[in-house]
Amino acid sequence: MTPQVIEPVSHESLAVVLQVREDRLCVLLWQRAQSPARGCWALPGGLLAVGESLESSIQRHLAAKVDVAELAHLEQLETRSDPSRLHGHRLLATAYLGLIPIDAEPAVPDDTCWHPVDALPPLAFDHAELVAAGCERLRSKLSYTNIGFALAPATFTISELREIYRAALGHEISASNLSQVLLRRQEITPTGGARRPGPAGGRPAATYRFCTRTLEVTDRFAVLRPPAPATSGS
Amino acid sequence: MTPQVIEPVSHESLAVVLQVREDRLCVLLWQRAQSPARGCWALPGGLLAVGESLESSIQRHLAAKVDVAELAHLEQLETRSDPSRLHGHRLLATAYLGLIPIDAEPAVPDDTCWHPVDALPPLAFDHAELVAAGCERLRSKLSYTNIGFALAPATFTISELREIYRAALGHEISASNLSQVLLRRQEITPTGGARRPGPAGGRPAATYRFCTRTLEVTDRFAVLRPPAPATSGS
DNA sequence: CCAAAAGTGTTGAATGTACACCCATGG
DNA sequence: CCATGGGTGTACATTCAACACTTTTGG
Repeated sequence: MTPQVIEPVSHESLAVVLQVREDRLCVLLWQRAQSPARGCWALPGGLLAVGESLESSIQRHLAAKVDVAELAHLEQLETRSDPSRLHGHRLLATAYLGLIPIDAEPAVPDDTCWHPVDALPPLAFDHAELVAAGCERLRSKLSYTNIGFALAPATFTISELREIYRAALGHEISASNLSQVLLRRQEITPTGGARRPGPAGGRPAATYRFCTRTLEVTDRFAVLRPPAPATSGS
Repeated sequence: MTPQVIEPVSHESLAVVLQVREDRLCVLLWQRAQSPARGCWALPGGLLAVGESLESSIQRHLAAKVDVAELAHLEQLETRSDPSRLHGHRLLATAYLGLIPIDAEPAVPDDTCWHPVDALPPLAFDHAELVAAGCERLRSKLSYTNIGFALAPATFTISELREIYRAALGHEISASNLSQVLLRRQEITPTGGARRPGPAGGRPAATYRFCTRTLEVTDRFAVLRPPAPATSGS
């Protein structure tokens, strides 16, 4: 309709990196030392380089903040393009969701630290919305995929897994129901091993592991599923 | 790690526009008259202009192909950034999913027409994957949101709605179960009116409409839901 | 032998599919 | 009065939350 100049535009990748720390879901943020938004906290990321995909870009920039080998899962969230998202500066941003297992303890630079998602400091630009979108994506996928593998250690007890789910979902979870659901869906399986009880005693806890450590949908088509195939007798 | 030149890059918006036509889910495609991918079919879209958001961009480009007022729903799908997605040309693409109600009959240019998604011609670049992603998004959301409103006319009988769901999902749906589910979820409501029976007779069909025509999640948290609040025994 | 932690089983509610049955209309 | 399409109700299966009960350890 209205004639408009067409020209290339700068593009950045950002990451909402989540990890459960001290029973709370936390996001990795760094504090801006320079204008704009000086002093505000921001998501890690940076500009897209020539010949680079967005996924490579976010991995490259994340490497400056954490050991990307610790990333158990990475998926694209959404792309923001509001011309005013950076107060007049023109910059598109594609956000990713990254997950780090609870037992990883990546070293981070001085300007970077973890913040509980339910007690965030003032965030730069539209980063607060992106954190919210990342948490929402994680919470949804916890209920219909095996994405818990990306927050959990290699082996764990049901109690430990329950702490992780509780922190990520933000509400209580029954340990017995959790194991029932995840076992029936064949997301987790017993390792055969057990954990020694604590000083207060108690029955030793069996250890489990996720059957696969890549994303799988375990509850597809809750409703409006295809009709059952005629059960061939015999 | 590896030092790389950073510079702006061109960006396009693309749309997977879906409509049920003659009982089949169809996607809007136009045929490329010029190289590259000459003769191949492609998704509508075009380059992002200065000072424009991606959402504005896709609406502007779509306006050249269809009446955007017919679009009942538009949402972002994903952003593709593989440097080789255009055979060496560097161009990012953000894809959108657009839905058009069955009773809209938008005029389209000569180079543009509707193709059933289960019988696609050769598509340019990565457009086939984007069509698949759009269909998958639609099918998933049909089972846990009210997104059917964007494919259905303002009022409809259960039989008509069943045809739409069947075409979109790609499998049979029972009319009685469909109405049961959608009524219980309060997605649809009877209008009070009825449709005259056809020449073969039959009971007049009651007409319904969607309660709201904006996207709402109607089946959130199939599992791992928060504990029931203590019922305050009044 | 008792408290604490873990695991198992049962119950009841909700949801969904399949299917039988009843209703209204045109010929 | 019967065929045809539309609508309602019931039976059954599955899934899940809630909770009681049992098991295994440390003191």
